[in-house]
Amino acid sequence: MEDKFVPNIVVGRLPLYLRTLQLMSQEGRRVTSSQELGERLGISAAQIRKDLSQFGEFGKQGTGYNIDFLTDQLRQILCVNRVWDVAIVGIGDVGHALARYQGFSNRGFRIVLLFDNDPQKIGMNVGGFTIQDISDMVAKIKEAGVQIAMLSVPVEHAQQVTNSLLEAGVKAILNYAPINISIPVNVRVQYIDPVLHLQRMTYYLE
Amino acid sequence: MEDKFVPNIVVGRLPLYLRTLQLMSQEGRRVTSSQELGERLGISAAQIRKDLSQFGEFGKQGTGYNIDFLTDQLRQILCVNRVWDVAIVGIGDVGHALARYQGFSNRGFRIVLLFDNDPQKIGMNVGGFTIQDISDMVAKIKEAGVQIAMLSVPVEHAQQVTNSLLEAGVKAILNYAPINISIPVNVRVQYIDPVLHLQRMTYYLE
DNA sequence: AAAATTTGGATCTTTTTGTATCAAATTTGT
DNA sequence: ACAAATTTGATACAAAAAGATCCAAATTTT
Repeated sequence: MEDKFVPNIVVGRLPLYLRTLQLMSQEGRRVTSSQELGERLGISAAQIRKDLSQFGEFGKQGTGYNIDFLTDQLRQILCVNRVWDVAIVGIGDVGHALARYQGFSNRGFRIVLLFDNDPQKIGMNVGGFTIQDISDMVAKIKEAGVQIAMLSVPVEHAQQVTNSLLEAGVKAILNYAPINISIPVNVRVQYIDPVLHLQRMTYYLE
Repeated sequence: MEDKFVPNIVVGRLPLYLRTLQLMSQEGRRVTSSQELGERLGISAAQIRKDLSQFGEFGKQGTGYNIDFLTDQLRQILCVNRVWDVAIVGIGDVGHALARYQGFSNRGFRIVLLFDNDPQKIGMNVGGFTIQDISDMVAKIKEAGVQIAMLSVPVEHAQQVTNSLLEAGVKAILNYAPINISIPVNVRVQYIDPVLHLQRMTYYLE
């Protein structure tokens, strides 16, 4: 059951389930059903049960799912039942916002390193961390054993900085630069570009 | 050809094509091929040709695609051959970064309104715009005829603010709050939650 | 004790997505 | 001028994903 291939699209829905379950838990809820989850997410109950059943049996007939239990299980499946150290490269407005964001810690992530190439910024404190010289990035990331980076540098430096991250052993990159970056197959990338999302919606307007 | 139904996933790839074409144009390129585009995007050439052929014939055998022509066509298809006014609600770190971002204007969008509920922030200038009282939001958005909003308020206010946006006539929302919001079927939403993206990658790490 | 919920598994169909192939048009090289 | 190479757009085919039931078993509610 554990080493079966799971479609990417299913993996992508799990964090969504997890997020909603954690919200429910904060609301003081104890149990939920695939139907209720589905209504909150706009996904069919059958789909949710099908997704979850790929990993095991987490529910109880007649009752539904124990929220805290299912939360734990999902955290285990997604490997966020631990804390991942994350580096941020490029402390412009976006990097700044990320460095100060309080929502990472309770969902499995912790910012530990900030880098920029601007002498004006190096040494500054943002969100409790000191911005370090990007020249030292490879060594510092290696030393800290950081495997995840968020990339918020200008487009024109994105690939070059990515290469350094790869050299430093980073295995997952969240890329805020509006460009596709080249990476080896054993490294993961996710992209965030607000304009891309906006353009996806304008197609349907009017 | 024009009013045929096009799958959502295809529409989602068009902005990606557009972004890469615009980059190529900036590099001084004149023509490209589905193969080159595919290599830069990690998408098969066949997929790209199939996607484009849903909307018409934009290429030339033996030559490929004229970059500026295809760019224009895609902008037309995506309705970004015009400028869309956008409001930002919630001027915390994220709203701040969005308000100051210079990458919207050349891709079809223009920030025109900022709102927050914090008396300390109201009246402040960010990125050339004055933060306005969220109490006046519905009226101001209606008056300006704004149809697109970016939502960067705390989770606990997301739904309530969304309801106001709907009342104001907003038809597309880019939601940065880590929660699913309820909206009628004729309104579009896109979600951005960095943690969701990170959790999607940790599944594959180790 | 009966009725109502709800899961997890099975099956089946439909839709969607992705891949492969190929003729026709065009460019490039000789 | 002619042959070889490139590239599109269309079609056909294969794979993946989603959706629709259905149902037995377990549990809760009435």
